[in-house]
Amino acid sequence: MGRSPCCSKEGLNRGAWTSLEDKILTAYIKAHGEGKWRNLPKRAGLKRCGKSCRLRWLNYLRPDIKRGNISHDEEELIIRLHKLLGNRWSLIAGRLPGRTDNEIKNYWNTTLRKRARPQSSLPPSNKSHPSKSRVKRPATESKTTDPPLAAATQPQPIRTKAFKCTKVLVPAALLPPNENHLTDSTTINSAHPQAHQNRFDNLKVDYGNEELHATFSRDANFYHFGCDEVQASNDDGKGNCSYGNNFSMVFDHSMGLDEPTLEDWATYNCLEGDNATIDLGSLAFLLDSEGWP
DNA sequence: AACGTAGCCAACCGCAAAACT
DNA sequence: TAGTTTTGCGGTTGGCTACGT
Repeated sequence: MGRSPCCSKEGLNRGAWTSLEDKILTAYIKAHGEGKWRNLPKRAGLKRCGKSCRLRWLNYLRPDIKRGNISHDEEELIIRLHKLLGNRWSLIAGRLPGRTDNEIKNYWNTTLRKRARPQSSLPPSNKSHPSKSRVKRPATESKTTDPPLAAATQPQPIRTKAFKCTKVLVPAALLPPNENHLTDSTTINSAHPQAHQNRFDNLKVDYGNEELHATFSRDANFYHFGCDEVQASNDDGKGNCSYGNNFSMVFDHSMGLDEPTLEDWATYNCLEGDNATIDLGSLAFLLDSEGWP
């Protein structure tokens, strides 16, 4: 498939952005909005390629970016999400408001990777120059070309590339009246998670490819987990289980089919009020599970 | 003070999928 | 439907800084 470079590289600025360039880009985007990155530099009068402008805006200039130290809670969330999602930084960043995928990726590679590494597999600390260790990272660890930690921490392979599933076919019985049966974002409300689980058994999904199908089949426990956990946590010991009346499961197709449970904790268990403050402690039931992939 | 090394992070690169024609 | 363009993503690089010798 032919593909032209995003822009001619001749005569373009590279490297660090100047404050003037930042101002120009910010002003242009405020006036015209995001998008059309390819033409943006020319229209804005910047000697940069569109990709560079996009990156600068997304990772640095956006007004909603939260800068500064990553809190302990954020750290824990990153670790847990990485355990779940692998190196799908954009997806992880999507759950950390104000943080960018690049920032999280950098933070992981520089700070968190060693923490997530199982103790038993930690390399001996700085054999050659113990005194030179700067605490943050073992000296024996290469800067950028480590084998993916995911391989060491993931019980099973994780797709490192995000993929999109654009079509999900939901049986009519699952949808409220007048609901479109072919939808990009379908919310299923159920007063009873067990019924909800059974409904998933009948859920027809347009996987799009065999790999995804296989993955989904393999990850079937992923769906069941949330339900089981809810059931366990609400069992009154007499065989009766109570559930909220608004158990909600949202498919996030851009994250692949192993996402409903993630969304579960967001919609069902972890978000409170309009500001949707995340109760990190409530994630533990999901992420500390032995059966978690 | 000079040098070497490691850590941090902004920016770049190439690829793949989505969107468009 | 096929070809092309645009967008978004993850991996990688390289400059700057802090620290140790």
